[in-house]
Amino acid sequence: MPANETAPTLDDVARMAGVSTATVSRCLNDPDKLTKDTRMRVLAAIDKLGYTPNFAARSMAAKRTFTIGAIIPTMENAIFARGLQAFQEELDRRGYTLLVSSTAYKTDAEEKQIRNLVARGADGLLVIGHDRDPAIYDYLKQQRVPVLVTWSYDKAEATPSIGFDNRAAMRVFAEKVLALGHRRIGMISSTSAQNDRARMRIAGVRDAMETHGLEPDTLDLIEVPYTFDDGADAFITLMRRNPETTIVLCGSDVLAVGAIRGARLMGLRVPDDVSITGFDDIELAQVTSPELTTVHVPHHTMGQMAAAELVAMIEEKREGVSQKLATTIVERGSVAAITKTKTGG
Amino acid sequence: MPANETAPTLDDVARMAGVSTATVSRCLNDPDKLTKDTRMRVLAAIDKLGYTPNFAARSMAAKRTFTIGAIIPTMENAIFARGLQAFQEELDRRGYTLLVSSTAYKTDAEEKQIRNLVARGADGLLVIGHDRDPAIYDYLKQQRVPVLVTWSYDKAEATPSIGFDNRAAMRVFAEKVLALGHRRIGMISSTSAQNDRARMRIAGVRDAMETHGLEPDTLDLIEVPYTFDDGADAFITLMRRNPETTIVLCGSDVLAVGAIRGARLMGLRVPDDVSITGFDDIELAQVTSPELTTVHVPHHTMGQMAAAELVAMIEEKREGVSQKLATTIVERGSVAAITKTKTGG
DNA sequence: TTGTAAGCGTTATCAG
DNA sequence: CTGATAACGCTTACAA
Repeated sequence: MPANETAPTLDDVARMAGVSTATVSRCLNDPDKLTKDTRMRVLAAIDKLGYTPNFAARSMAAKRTFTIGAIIPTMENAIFARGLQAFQEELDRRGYTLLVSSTAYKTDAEEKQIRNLVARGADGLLVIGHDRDPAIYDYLKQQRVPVLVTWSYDKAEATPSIGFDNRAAMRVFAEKVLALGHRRIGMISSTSAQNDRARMRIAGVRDAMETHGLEPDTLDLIEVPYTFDDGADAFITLMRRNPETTIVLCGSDVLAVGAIRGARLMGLRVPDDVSITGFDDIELAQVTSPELTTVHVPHHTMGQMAAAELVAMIEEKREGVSQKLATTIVERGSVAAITKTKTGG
Repeated sequence: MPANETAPTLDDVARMAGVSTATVSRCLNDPDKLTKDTRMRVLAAIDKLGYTPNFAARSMAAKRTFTIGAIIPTMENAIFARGLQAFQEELDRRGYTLLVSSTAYKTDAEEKQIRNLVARGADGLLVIGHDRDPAIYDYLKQQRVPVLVTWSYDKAEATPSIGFDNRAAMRVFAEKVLALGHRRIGMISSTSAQNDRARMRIAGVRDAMETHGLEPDTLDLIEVPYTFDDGADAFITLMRRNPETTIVLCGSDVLAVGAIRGARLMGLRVPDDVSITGFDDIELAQVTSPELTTVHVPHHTMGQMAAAELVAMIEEKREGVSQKLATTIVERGSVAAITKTKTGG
């Protein structure tokens, strides 16, 4: 009975199979280069020993890890879950492993995490949105690590992105809402500093207001973090200081669900007393009552395309090419049309 | 302008600082062993070069990665988010990094993921629940990788666990419900095969029924995956085949929220027409209307204690010691008492 | 087709 | 306190 059992190495396999370590290595990485016979022998040894290649040694020798890092703002809610899931599945299909890291929306934590992923040998990086210290992009360029931005599309940016036009998406949505007669508009957004997605969505609402002859500054905006509670609190604050508000546009479904809860706490009926909208169209949008009218984001396609593009950037050693995806409006029941002027109380 | 810039190494730093690589290494791992003067010189070089230690090389040489792997059933909903967040924070505090991997509830994918984490040099592993192929535990023991089970506590199991008694928690909860007069009980559970938590919760309900003189077999049970939609569908199936059901106990908040949606789709009022309960007490439990009566799980404490214990197992090279945490019942509004016999329609 | 051997970037032991 | 130098486990020219 071996008292000091330790993980078997290439060497052990080689010895057992009666071949050199190079052959075992080839058997793993380039099986076709071996005789069927030796291949079988090696495979048998591997199996018998329960050998698993040592990742660190492998990546050090090959200078490749087949690992891709993703940094997301939060894992706490499902906003990024579906897209990331699709990203991961596509990566898997292409032989890559995903390493996720979340910043908890602390933008200054991002740099540290990025360096960590690079130190761990990530072959490429996926990040959410464009906004970040330029030094980070410089560092990545110097390290020759490809980056792809997602959840946002902006051809003006230097970093390639696969996502959607947050501003246009929100503008179209807001225009539809305005066409329904709403004039007293409130908005709950995630903190917009260091968050181009949030900023663009706000800008989109203002664009629409302007188009409809409303002064963009009359938008009653409140910025908060990203939880249900934040949404509920913000909603209450908003309605208290501006009771004649007829609709509250939220920067995300999570905030919107929170807002609906806030309305319930205040005894307001949605959408009879006040309309509420979301953004993202995550599963959650369908569990509230009423269900959420929101902007549908093509999470799955986005994740899949991002994976394909990032892998291509790595393997073909080329610049990434940006892609703009379309969003759609999903009407569900949290929005009512305005027929006559409503007076606050 | 350096045309072929590549990541700086220990060697580069050493050269620039005019010291040996050993000194640079010490500066990173054992700064006190250096003169203040040399330390400053090295630090300056590190800073100037923007040096980051290579993870693979480091873990190969040190045979330690300060990385801990966690395998969770899903990232798609928030069930594990809070606990994992706390786990991660505590790990961080102790100088470890967390690597998460999700199986999407495909239990046969778990072994592959575990091997992967081990190959990546995880110093320890956190897994959810006890149920898995014994071969996995053997493998881990042979590889000398400490494992800790969480989300479940069972002193009868060989693997140490920090969690709660799923069966007892559910029994106590069900007893309370029965005391309210409910006799026609339905239950929606996650698939219980390979999932001791789900199985124990079901058993807990049956225990309570027995105590109250009900035949445990009359429990109308339906097992489904884990999404909102699964919960909604299951609820509808349940109520159709057994319209006189007065309460539906769900194995998780996610399923319960789905069930509430199912009730809404069927035009049933909760809790007037039918009561619905959850399990976990995640944030979601407070966004539905009515809010969910559920079993509160001490996610945060659990994650924190698990991190502390696992790190101790690694650093002190000792067996883990199990801990049972308490759960509590949170009454919110989705449960009503039964006053008279209700007849299905 | 297979083997030999030189790295890959650290850490750690042992001298000095 | 600091410096050589031998691992660590694998990949990959280069030879045979």
